[in-house]
Amino acid sequence: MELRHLRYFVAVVAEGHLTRAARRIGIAQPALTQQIKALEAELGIRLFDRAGRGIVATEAARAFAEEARAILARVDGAVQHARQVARGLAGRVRVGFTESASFHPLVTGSFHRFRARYPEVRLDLEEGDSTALAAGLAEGRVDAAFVRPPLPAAGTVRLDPLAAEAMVAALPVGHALAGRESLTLTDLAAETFILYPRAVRPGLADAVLAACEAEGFHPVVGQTTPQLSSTVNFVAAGIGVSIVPACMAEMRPKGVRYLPLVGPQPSAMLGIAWRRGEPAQAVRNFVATARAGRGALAAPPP
Amino acid sequence: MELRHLRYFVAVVAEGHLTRAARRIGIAQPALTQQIKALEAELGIRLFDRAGRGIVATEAARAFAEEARAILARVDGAVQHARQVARGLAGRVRVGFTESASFHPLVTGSFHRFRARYPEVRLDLEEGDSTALAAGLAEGRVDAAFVRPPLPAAGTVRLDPLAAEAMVAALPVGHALAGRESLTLTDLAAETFILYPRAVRPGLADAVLAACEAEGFHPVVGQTTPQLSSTVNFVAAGIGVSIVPACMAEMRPKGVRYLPLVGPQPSAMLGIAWRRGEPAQAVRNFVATARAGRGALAAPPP
DNA sequence: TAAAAATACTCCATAGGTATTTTAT
DNA sequence: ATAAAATACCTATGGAGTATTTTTA
Repeated sequence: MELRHLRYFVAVVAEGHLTRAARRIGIAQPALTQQIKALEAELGIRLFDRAGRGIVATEAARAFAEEARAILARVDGAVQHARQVARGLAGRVRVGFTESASFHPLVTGSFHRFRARYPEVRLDLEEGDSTALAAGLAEGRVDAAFVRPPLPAAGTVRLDPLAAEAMVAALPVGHALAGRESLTLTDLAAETFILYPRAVRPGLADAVLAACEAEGFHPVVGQTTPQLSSTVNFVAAGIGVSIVPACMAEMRPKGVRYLPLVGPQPSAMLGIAWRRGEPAQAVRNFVATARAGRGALAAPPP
Repeated sequence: MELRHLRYFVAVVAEGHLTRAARRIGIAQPALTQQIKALEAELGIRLFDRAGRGIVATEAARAFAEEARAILARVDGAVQHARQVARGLAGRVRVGFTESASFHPLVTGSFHRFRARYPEVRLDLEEGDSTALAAGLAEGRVDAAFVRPPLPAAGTVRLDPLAAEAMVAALPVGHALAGRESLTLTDLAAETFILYPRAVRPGLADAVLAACEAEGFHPVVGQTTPQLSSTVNFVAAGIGVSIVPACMAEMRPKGVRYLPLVGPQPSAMLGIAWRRGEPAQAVRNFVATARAGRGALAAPPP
């Protein structure tokens, strides 16, 4: 059986008349008679009662016609949808992001703009550390990811920096320095730091450590925690101080004060990563949307 | 586009390999290449990335393949269902019945047996008087009907009697005759009758009137009501006596006593009606089921 | 008798086959 | 060097056309 049979059959049921149906389809009547007969033979059932003058659909034919119409409509729909997917106007994009990125306006802005422009594309969001996200990209579990560079080298994954974000000092409210307007990095040389393990957050941890080294001191790390949110909570508990991306200041638990850093300081890079030569248009559209946001917020407010 | 394209395409996506897919389908590889190319041309999108060695389905292809599989499955399902309908194992039968018939065990038994044997056939039930049901049959609104013969003559409607049912007298409990074991028709000659209009219930009304005439009296009709249930209620209210089909004794409101009739008496026929030459197998099956119940309960219990 | 469907036949478009080339691993 | 897909070309099945017959309202 072919779709042709269904198309012809539906036309015949609709017209209730072979000659008229043939005219509508645009073929000759005997050709239509043949195709209908072939369909009946394949189904092994009579579809029409021939009354010499005109034909009448059987009960089975009426049931089959209903399904046939639905099937033809579904074929149309599938074609439309496939075309949409090909143009990146439908489908799904799996986007990963690191914890700190989830607070960044470039990231949330990308989600908003993409959803507004491609409402038929589903965004499957997933939080993870940069290392896991890079692996996810390479293995095809993730299509695009907001990460903190650098990523573990992987030829297939491409990374585009979106912004260099200032970092701020996080101090317990009771701390001696907490009353100041701003700090330099060396002001913190004697403090106990709460940092994140290098294994999962190489980008941020290295930026902080390198900046301290450049100022001539090794920070004392009293505690490491994998989550930035718990880092801030440890600071609130008075266990130490930390340096976090400026956008983290959105998260403002009781007992923490954020102070801008002046002078030499670490900077947190934010980047978007995707597979080089990604064929899915929806993914390319997402990456383009994210990159289009660049510039706009490149420099954090002073 | 034809189902052939979908079948081939699904096979290629499943195998991820043109040569292997061609072998599975049972055609040569170049023929398959051509058909896939034709499909791509018709959809206007690339379905596979050619890497020289092997092919990879695009995002759009994966989306389309999912739909294609569903469509092919649905085609199969539609064929199966049409065959079931043709054999009367699926579909719908619209069955009408008169009020009195709905109490008759031949009728309820038919419904039970049919449902047990043809669980995939929906029974659409509809109550109506014999006149309306006969019209419904002729106009195709009803497929089969349990009625009280005779029906208004209509060449296309056939009727088969199922049972001759005894009728019983219905008296108010306080009535002088209500204490008797049984009655003859002439015992009721002086009573006021509650009957049903001849226009809607010609079968029952005529049977009662004719039997009375045969016994030499014209019954005094004090009240006519279109519903048998209200007839019985009027009897309960002491407004008169009536004669109803024995199966109506199932309906037993306070204040009514049913007495068997001995000697010459009316008899209520029960029949099944359907369109002569009905093509729908499910309807034929229903009528056959109803007729098969005949004999069994032909004579009402004494 | 007229209108509709079926039959008889003819034709050609195209699905599918074989042989071969191209391409990437 | 080899496996897979693409290309070139051929074949023949069957979809569709024209002419005609059959059937019944």
